[in-house]
Amino acid sequence: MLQQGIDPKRNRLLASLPERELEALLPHFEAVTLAHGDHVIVPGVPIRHNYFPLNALLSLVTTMEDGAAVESGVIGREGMSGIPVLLNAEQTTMPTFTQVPGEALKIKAEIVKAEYDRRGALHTLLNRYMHTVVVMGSYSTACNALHKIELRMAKWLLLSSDGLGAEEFDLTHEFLAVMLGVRRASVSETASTLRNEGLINYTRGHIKITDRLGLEAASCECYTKFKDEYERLFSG
Amino acid sequence: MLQQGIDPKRNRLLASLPERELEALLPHFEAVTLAHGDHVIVPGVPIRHNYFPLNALLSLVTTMEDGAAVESGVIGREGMSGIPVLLNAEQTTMPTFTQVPGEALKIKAEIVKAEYDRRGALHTLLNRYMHTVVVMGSYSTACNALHKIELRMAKWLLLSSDGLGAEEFDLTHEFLAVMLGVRRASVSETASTLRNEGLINYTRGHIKITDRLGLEAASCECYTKFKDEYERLFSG
DNA sequence: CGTTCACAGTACGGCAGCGAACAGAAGAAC
DNA sequence: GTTCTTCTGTTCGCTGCCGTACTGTGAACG
Repeated sequence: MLQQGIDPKRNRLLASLPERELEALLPHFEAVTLAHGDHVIVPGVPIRHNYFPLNALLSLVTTMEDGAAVESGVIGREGMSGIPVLLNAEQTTMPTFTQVPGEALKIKAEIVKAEYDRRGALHTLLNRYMHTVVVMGSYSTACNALHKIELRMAKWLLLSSDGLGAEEFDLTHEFLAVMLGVRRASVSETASTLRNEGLINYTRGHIKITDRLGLEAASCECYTKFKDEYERLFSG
Repeated sequence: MLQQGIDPKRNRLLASLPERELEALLPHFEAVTLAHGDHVIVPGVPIRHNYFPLNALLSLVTTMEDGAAVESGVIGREGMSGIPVLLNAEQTTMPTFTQVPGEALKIKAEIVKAEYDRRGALHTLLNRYMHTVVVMGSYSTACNALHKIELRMAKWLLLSSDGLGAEEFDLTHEFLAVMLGVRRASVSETASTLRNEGLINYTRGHIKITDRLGLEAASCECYTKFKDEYERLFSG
């Protein structure tokens, strides 16, 4: 049973479930604290659990043979890890790990799958979530091909902030560089620019959004697109 | 009923279905010839039909507000258009249109959905197909961020060739530029390089792979990754 | 309290790809 | 055939980002 003081509705997917269905799941949840770098999915290892972040942020990262890497997806309080288990794929090729530490609800994959297969509200919700994931993947593909670093960085910070439900969080330039698929030096330069514009502030390993509207203006249209997708997901 | 002379098994998804299930679907198929640019999905318009390409190639293209565009997915004989209908999304934001003309099997979306919901072989197959689509989307995201034009172009030509089941097809530099999200001039330069290396040949609006192995060597690792994903999909 | 280390600032040459433009050449239309 | 359109070849300056490398600094730890 879930520990006291943990509110599962901090996860927006769970918050969207009808009370009954949520209660049916509650006994199976375990609240866990994820540290930076903790893997919840390891390539080639069967996925045994799904995670619903409460205030942690998970990253899906694609790594090339030469070691170059880019984030290809992010899972915050609006999402759930382990989509492949819904799609008859017990494992996958990309790792999912904790980008920003925090809490998440852990649950056995077979329980989620069974409930999903019952075709209740969770079925519809996760289907729409998967659709959102696909759409966002398409935008990311385009965004990476077309948009400049500064725009993408602003977008990334905003999305992470939304996914975390916080205006500041721990993050180094080094890791942000991996997320964006650029050099660490490029991140330092760009971050410095954004700071000079008064949009963000940061110190060693910690970053804070100081002017959210300004940052939105400095980001690419993709941020709004992403946000609209999520609103659609949770509005109907 | 399906016209004579049309072999539905040219589509690899359909070919993977057990005889019985395929036969149940056959009466509902209509063979259509798709011309370049024909839209099978229009943003904001409910998706009424799914298409299984036989020797046509469909493209999913993401377009930005300033008109810049990139291909974010491709559907050949290994796939099916209209995934959103399986995910409780009756419409989507990205168009799907014919990139390389040819034939496809058209079928009412509610029939596919109903058969999918029966949880027979089609259910499993399309689930795994969706998983493949998600994985490939992730690779595309990374590929666009990290790889140079020449590599991506080689990859695109090989994938298209596979999707079509042909070593040559109609395609202008202009359209290839949209697919890759680069200038038309960049395509001309890169294509010229590949031609000088003896890997491809082309004339106005027509392109031919002349040295497949060489082209594979000139492409990024993503091509092999994509191909492996498909093999996994169809191997069992 | 000084050493160490992780993180951030900055610099420099190099080049891939961009934007814009113009010219030639193969087909299509007349 | 002659015109018109579409497709391809190519050039020029420009800039964003890279690879690499060195320096500076806050924080943790001995």
